[in-house]
Order: sequence, then C-alpha cells, then structure tokens
Amino acid sequence: MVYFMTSSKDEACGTVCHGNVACQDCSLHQLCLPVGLDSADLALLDRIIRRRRPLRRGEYLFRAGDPMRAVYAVRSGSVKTFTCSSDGDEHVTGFHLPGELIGLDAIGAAVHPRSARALETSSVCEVAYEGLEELSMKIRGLQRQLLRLMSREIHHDETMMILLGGMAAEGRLAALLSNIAARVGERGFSPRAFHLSMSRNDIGSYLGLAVETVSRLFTRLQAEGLLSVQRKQVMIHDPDRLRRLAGVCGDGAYQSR
Amino acid sequence: MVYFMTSSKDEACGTVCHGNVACQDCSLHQLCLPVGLDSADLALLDRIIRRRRPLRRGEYLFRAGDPMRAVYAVRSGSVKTFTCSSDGDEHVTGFHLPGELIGLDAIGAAVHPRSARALETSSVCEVAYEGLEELSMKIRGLQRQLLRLMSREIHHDETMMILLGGMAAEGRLAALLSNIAARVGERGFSPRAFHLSMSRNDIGSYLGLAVETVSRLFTRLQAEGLLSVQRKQVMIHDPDRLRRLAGVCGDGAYQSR
DNA sequence: CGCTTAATTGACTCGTCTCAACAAAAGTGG
DNA sequence: CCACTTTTGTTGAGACGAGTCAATTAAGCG
Repeated sequence: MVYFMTSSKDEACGTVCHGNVACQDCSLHQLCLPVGLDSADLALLDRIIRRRRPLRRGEYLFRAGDPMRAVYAVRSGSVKTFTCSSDGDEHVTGFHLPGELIGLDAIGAAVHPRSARALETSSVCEVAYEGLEELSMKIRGLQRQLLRLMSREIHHDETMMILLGGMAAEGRLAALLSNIAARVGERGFSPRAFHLSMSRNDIGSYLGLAVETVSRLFTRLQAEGLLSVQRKQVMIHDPDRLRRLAGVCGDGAYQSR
Repeated sequence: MVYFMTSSKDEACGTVCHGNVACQDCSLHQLCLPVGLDSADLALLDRIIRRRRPLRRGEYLFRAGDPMRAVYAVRSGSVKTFTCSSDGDEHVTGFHLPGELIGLDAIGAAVHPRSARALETSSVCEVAYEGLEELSMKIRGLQRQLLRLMSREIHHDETMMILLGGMAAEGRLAALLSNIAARVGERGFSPRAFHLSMSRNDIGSYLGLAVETVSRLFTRLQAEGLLSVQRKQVMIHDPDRLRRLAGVCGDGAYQSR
C-alpha cells in the first residue's frame, strides 16, 4: 500500500488514511452523512459506498462535464473544486475538508459543473447517487442529514457571496482563515495552528484577489500581530480580532466595508 | 379581496394572483416542487401548503433569526432575500421569481439566516417543512425534485461566487440581466423586454457594486446599443453580446477579467 | 402639488490589479 | 548528493476601475 506513505507535512488536518474503515468506525461519523444513524442503517449506507484508492496531490476526483454518478465525502486530506475559464485559468469555488461532501451541485443537471482535485494526498468515499436517493427514501435520518448538508452548503455559499460582494481584501482573508480555523477545530485539531493545503494562488482565486494581494495581506496581518505565517503553516494569535476583521458580529451579522 | 387590485405595472413577470389555486391548476407546475408528480401525489402536497394573503411591496415574508417552520414558493410577484450588516444596511443575497423556493438555506440550522421581503405585490405558498420532509419519504418524485432544486441553488450560488470573485462591474450586470432574462423567459414571458422589480440599490448590493456604478453601467450598455432602459423597464437588443459580456462561452465556462 | 425617495451624472480618491524583479522552495536529472 | 530548472511566494512601482462625496433631476406618493 504505497499510497499511505505520505509525509505528515502533506496532510492539512493530520487525519491519516487507515484504509477501508466502515462508516461505523470512521472518526468523521458525527460530521458526515452518517449523523444520527443506527448501526443497522449504517450497514445499509456502507453498501452504496466505495472507498477509492487515495488520490495523490493534483489528481482529479472528477472533471467539469463528467456525468454525475456519485457524490463524494472527503475522508482525509483536502480537495478543491474549481472551474476553468475560457483562457485556461482556474477559479476556485471551494476547499473541502474531511467529512465534507463534494458534488452536491451536480444533482440538478446530472453533470458535474466544476472539477475537483486533491490538494494533497487525500482519500475519498464515493457514494453512489442512485443508491443514496434510494436509501434516503427508507432511512429518515439519512434524508434529514442529506438535506441538512445541502442546506448548509447553500448557506455557506450565500455567506461567500456576501463576503465577495461586500468586504474588502483584508476582511475576505480574515473570514477564510477564521472559517478554516473553525472547521479544523470541529475536526478535533487545534484551530490556532494549522497547515494550509492550498497555494496562495488558490486562495486568491477563491477570494477574488490577486496572488500578490494575498501575499501582502499575510504579511500585514502578521505585522499587526494577529497571526504568524511561514509558508503554509499558520498560527492564529488573536482569533477574536481576526473574526472581527472578518466582519462577523456577536449575532452573526456582517459589517460592510 | 382588495389585495388583487395591483396595477400591472407593479408585477415583474406579469403573473397575476388568482387566489387559492391548487398545485394541480397552478401555471408554475413545471418549475416548482410539483414537477413529475401525478394528481394523487399533488393532492397530498396541497395538504401541507398554505396560500397566504398576498404580500404588499416591502412586507416581510420572514426575518433573519426567525425559526424555520416552512419553505416558501413564490407564486406571483418577486421577493428579495438579504442580511443586514451591523451598521444597518442591507446586503441582498437573492431575487426570487415565481416558481422559485425561498428558505432552503434555513434547513440546516432550523433558523432563517436571512430576511425576505416582497419587491412588489406578491403571493407566496407556504410549504410546512415538517410535512415536506415527511412527504418526500413517501413520494419519490417529490424528494427528487426537492434535491434537484436545492442542488440548483448551490450551483447558482457558486456561479455568483465566480461572478463576484472574478468579473468586473460590467460583466456582473450583464450576467444578472442575462440570468433574469432567461428566468423570465422560462416563465413564458419575453426574455427581451421585462420589468426589473428591484431598485438600483438592490442590484448594486446584490452585485457588490455602488448604486452609482450600476447607474453608469446601464447608461453605458445603452450607449453601446446592447439594451435600452428607462427606469425599471429593460429591453435587450443584443442578448448574445450581453451573454458574451457576462463571460459565458458556448460551453458554459467563464472568462476571467 | 409639495415632499420624499430613487436615479443619474460629475469630480476626485483610493484599493487593488498589473507588470516586473527577486527570493525561496521544491522538484529533476546526472 | 549536488547543480539546475521550475514553481511558488514575496516585494515594489505605477495604473486604473470602482468607490465616495456632492449636486441635480426625475419619479412616486400622500
């Protein structure tokens, strides 16, 4: 199993792939599709899930235009989704951490509208969509969780729209970092110190900023003592101030620029 | 029934509210939740739907923070969804035409994350969420359509993210106008000439632009002969060129700025 | 028919992009 | 294992698109 020989440096969340664990034994149990299912239901769910061999950094999970046959759950590592513009360069639409579902935007047209590739060595569960639809009719908890996850995705994307439409560069980066910190935290790792698996280019593309701007912002935030960063390793010193920069108030409302 | 005495000028899509039509007899049948249901199923669906009295322009359908008990389908008129920033001004997250569902972003947290208010006199169907979850377990076609609509919403929001993150002001407005034109067209009205029910302010907020910029863009697009606009009435003269400005190529890919 | 709100237009400012150079990693092959 | 190339990230200087402020006009609305 040569695939598992990835350096720890190459793992964003520290999650190491342990081969073919069933949903039942998966540590992402309480974040992913299985939330609220009993072990009988989990056994049914397992039947429509295929654990693929891990993807190496840069490998495609699927490409824009591929027919949609499954949705995917990240099990370890991280994945980005993106479109290519006519002149060839990418626009990143999302970064996906373990426990998160990819491909939910493809259900409507039965075709994947974006491409997905691994940001680092990553393993992924493939959930046959037909089976998922079928099972959701039988297992109330599964349907509920699927709808919940899709709803959250909508909410997250709306939040990004507000961010991109209403906040200046600094706020955008602060929001992304706060968001990643929170998600890393939910997965049981320190929200204060983590590894960014994506390049500055990807960050810029996601936030609608030039790479140079992203780089300058990191330098600025570091100078202001909010965080320290070297290369891809980030340490957050003042999470509250970072969140305030990101425009989130106590009540979750956003402040305009 | 004083509510139905709205001037035709006040209706974005020309759809006039006809009172308590059942889903079966609704002209939005093939766009809304009922897609693919037979009349027995439609009768069941009708039982969880309440037709509310029409909203007048500016009336709230729900407010950010309200507990989520239902999702809503626009029946006539149009509705905007938005958040308020801490200093009180709005950020618009969506415009919703007849047949479109509102409140799908609230399922995850069981609380509405945004507010919704009518842009003009509008009628709306209230779909009790608990009933919808229940019924989707029984009616395969309903589940399928609900998932499809949510997936399309995700796809649409991603497209907006790409737009806001990657395109200049002109492209953003062109994209919005093309999009509205297409949706108006799907609803059986002319995609070449329509009424914008939202203010320049709303458009600016939605596109992440200042009102003044929106105004100047309209003037510029008109000067270039792409469209003519007076007040809220828009006539598109060159839909292809507009779509090209919006950055959409034949294959649906986007071009960067 | 005034009053208020919405839309337009102009002048000026500023944030972010672009272009360009350079530095530091990270691969690549002898 | 080291020299070389390529990729990725950082920094600086200048340009420009879109924001802000301010004034004016045009619509709605009571």
